[in-house]
Order: sequence, then structure tokens, then C-alpha cells
Amino acid sequence: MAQTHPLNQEISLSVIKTACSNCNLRELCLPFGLSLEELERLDDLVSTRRRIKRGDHLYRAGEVFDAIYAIRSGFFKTDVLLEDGRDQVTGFQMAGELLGLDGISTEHHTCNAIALEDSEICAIPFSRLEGLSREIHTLQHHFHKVMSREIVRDHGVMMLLGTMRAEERLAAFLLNLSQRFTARGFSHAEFYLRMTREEIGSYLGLKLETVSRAFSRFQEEGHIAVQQKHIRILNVNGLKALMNHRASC
Amino acid sequence: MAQTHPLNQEISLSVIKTACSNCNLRELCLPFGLSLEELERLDDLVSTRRRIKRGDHLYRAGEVFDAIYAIRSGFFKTDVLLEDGRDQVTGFQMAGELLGLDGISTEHHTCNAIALEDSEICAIPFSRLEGLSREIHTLQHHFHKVMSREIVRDHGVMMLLGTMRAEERLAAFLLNLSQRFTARGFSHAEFYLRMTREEIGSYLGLKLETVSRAFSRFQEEGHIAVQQKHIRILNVNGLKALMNHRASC
DNA sequence: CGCCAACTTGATGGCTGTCAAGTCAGGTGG
DNA sequence: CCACCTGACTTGACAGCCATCAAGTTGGCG
Repeated sequence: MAQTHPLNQEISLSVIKTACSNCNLRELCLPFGLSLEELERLDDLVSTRRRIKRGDHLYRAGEVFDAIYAIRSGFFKTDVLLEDGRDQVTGFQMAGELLGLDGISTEHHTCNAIALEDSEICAIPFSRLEGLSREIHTLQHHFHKVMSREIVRDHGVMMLLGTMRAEERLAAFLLNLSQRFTARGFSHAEFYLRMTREEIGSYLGLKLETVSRAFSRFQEEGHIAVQQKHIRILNVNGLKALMNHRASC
Repeated sequence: MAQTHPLNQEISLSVIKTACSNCNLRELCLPFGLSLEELERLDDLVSTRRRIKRGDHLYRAGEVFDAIYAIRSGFFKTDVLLEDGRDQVTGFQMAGELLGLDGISTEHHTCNAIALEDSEICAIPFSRLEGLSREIHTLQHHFHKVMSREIVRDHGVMMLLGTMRAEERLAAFLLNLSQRFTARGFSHAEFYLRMTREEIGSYLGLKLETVSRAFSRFQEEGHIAVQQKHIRILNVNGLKALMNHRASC
């Protein structure tokens, strides 16, 4: 029934119609757990797709919210701006993840979503999603889980910002990326960063110089190999040990 | 129809049956926007109430999740523990706010909820809430808003932890508390802290000594009057200016 | 080929953590 | 009722991590 080996790195060219029912990401995304018939009803809803070029906004803080977005391919960041000019990256999102959940609360987006590479998204009109999830229990429950997962993720970031030192934060960041790439069928040990040192620093509550220094240090100690945005993880356990550094102290 | 002046500081003794339909907090809590008939259906669901003594757990990380909790009276903190022993307070919750949303994601609670004073909560079985919100559109939508608001709140905390200095964080914390007390009909300028300096520090990513020093400094500068846990805000604008301190630099 | 953004690396300083000592308030028991 | 005790808090001295400022390097793109 449900495909148990959900992801391939190469996308079959025979897939023309871009719909949830034949999307490679369906096991990571909103359609998780739906029956074939239910999937087709979701397809109707997710008819709008959009390409977003690298550097362009998917939405901006303050804009009226009316849809959430599933990332079909590509890479995004979200950031928040304070009145006084400070800003912070609140997350990096990759294929299969949802964007825009923050907008439900006030019916206006509260952050900016910006593509870090040419990307493709599926727009899901929110009122129609609510309608369908009133009819499809599985969809409703899964959507609630996705929102809850976002809350848990945010708690993890708060933990990171509140209790970890610079190198621990960066180690946690790399391990998190690695794990998410793995879940998408990519190498867990080798990947390209889509974001700048400054964006990483903003996310981790550090300055770009500190991020750069930490990368260099990890390389000196043989945990990773860095060449600009290309990262190879040489010693996963080394990074994990770094992350839990406090345990020994 | 709906009571437009929702909160009184003294609770009428004539209210015996503790149900959403005659709860003083209904405009802050889950019942917001429901009709009388819908309210009664929610009442059936929220039949379980519980008293939690100061210091006791409402739930613990790892326990199976099956209900969310509305705070009827009292004050809670939630905290997360890392494997290596580090922990952090992820939030303080007061009357009318919901606890346990983090548990939906994995069907297990991911944090501890601990009463900071003798409290009373309403347990809301989650599967029944999902059932009812499939039937009552308003309830569904409001619940989504509440979850989304939690995400936005977390982004605010990330901002605070990632970009603000100690005094800015504490100023933001006090202003946030003040605003929430105001919404509940209490004084915006005078309140008792339910939590210790250490808990404040944990929440703000600071050590308790730093919190203490910041309080002293605020007092010296005439922004507040502190006497242990009793806080009087003397100069709201002063605190706001402190919070946006970076603007001038 | 040249420009520019992104990145690396070094030197210095400041904020906040750490360690330590002392104060205060509330609760308990004699 | 008071002395004592304990946890919470305050304050001081010092140190370390990371921010800041600065200069130089790299790589990509027109």
C-alpha cells in the first residue's frame, strides 16, 4: 500500500503532473498516512505551484496570510525583524517542510520567507485545508502533529540559544542538517550549505566570525572538512561529543 | 450576547459549576468566539478538572500524551531536559493559557509542566477535541490560532535569546508579564513574580546573578521597584527604551 | 581580468559567567 | 515568642568567551 521506501535522489522524469499523489515527498509532507482516495482530494486543493528564484521572497512579514506552503524543492530561510532593525533567522526549511504556520495566529505573516536557492513550492489555501481536515480525520491529525513538531523544534532552538556555547551550537546545527538530508535520501556526511556564515550565525545567535572560527577549529580537530559551503563530516561521534561537552565539566 | 468585559479580579461565588460556559477566562481560552450551544458541547468535553499543588508536576517529559490542559487558575513553568543534564525553562504559563501542545507531535510530552503556585487546570482529552473541532469550525480555527500563536511566541523568545543583551532580555520579560497580567484584569504596574531568579535566568539564557544584577540596576535607574518577588514598574517607557537599546548604537 | 561578496584570521575589549561571601526572609521547633 | 536554619537573593572580584574592529584571502561572476 503505502510506499515504504519513499525517496529517490533522482526524480523520475515520467512524473509530469505535479500532485501530492505522485510527489516523492509525500511521506515527509502533509499527505502522510492518507489513502489514495484522500490523496486525490488533497490534490485538488494543492493545485497552485510556484517557482521562487534564489533571493526572492515567498512571503513577507505583514502580508495577509491565506495559505501555507509546502516546499517541493529548494531551500528557504525564515527571518524576523524587530522595530529597532535587529533581525534573526528563525529557521531553515527544506523539501517536504511547511512554511507559513506562523501566519495563522494573526492572519498576517509574522516573518519573511526567502529562497536560498531556486525553489518550487505548493501553495495550500488555508481555509480549504481546514475544510478538508474537518472531513479527513487523518489529515487533521497529521496537520496538528506538524504544527506541534514546529513547537518542539522551536524549544530545541531555545535550548541551543539558551544553554550552549558557540561550538556546541554549530555542532548541533551540522548534525541537524545531516539528519534532515539523510531523511531525504542524500548523503549524511557530505552536503552544500545553502546559507552564508552570517545567516548561520544569525540563526545560532553568533557573529559570522565566530561561526567561521568554529568551522576552522572543527577542521583542525578532524571532525569535518570545510571548503567554503561544501561540508564533509568526518567524525559524527566527535561532533556529538562536542555537542554534549557540558556533560564532562 | 458575549460578555465584552470578560474579567473581574474577584470571582463571583455564585458560580458553582465549573464549566467553560461560565468560566471567567473563556475569552482568553479555548472557548473564544463560540456560540452558547457550541460552548455547552465543549463543556461536556472539559469535564475533568484537577488541582495541582505548588511544586507538583502536571505532566513529565516522556509521559504519554492524551490531553491538553487549560489553566483555570495559578501559574506554571515548562522546562526541557537535555541528556547531559542541562535544562532550560521554555515558558511560564498563566490562567487561560494552554499547556501540552508539544505532546501532539510524538504522542509523548517533550517537557515538564510544573506548578509555581497552587493551581487548577481543565484537562481536555485531545482526540475528543479533534472530534469536536471537526464539527465546530470556529473551535477548529481558534485552536489552530492558538497553536500558531505558540509558534510566534517561540520565535519571539528565539529573537530575545539570539540578539538581546541581559538587560534587554529582562526588560522584555517584565513588559511581557505586565501585558499578560493586564489582559487578565490585574495591575499592569505591580505584581508578584511566581518564579525564582534562577528560573527567570534559565528562561532568558542568563545566570541568576546576572538577573539579580539587572534588577538592581533597573531599580537604581528608577525604572522599577523590586523587593524580592514583588515588582512595581515605575517607568514603562524606560523599560521599553532599554529593550530597544540597540536602536541608538 | 577585475570587482565584490563571502570568508578567514588576528588583536583587543566587554559582557556575562564563575566563584565566593554575605544578607534577607520565611518556616520550624523548642 | 524567639532562635535557628535553609533557600533565595545580593553584591563583589575576576576570568573567559565571544563580539568588535581590522586586514587580508578566496571564489564567483560580469
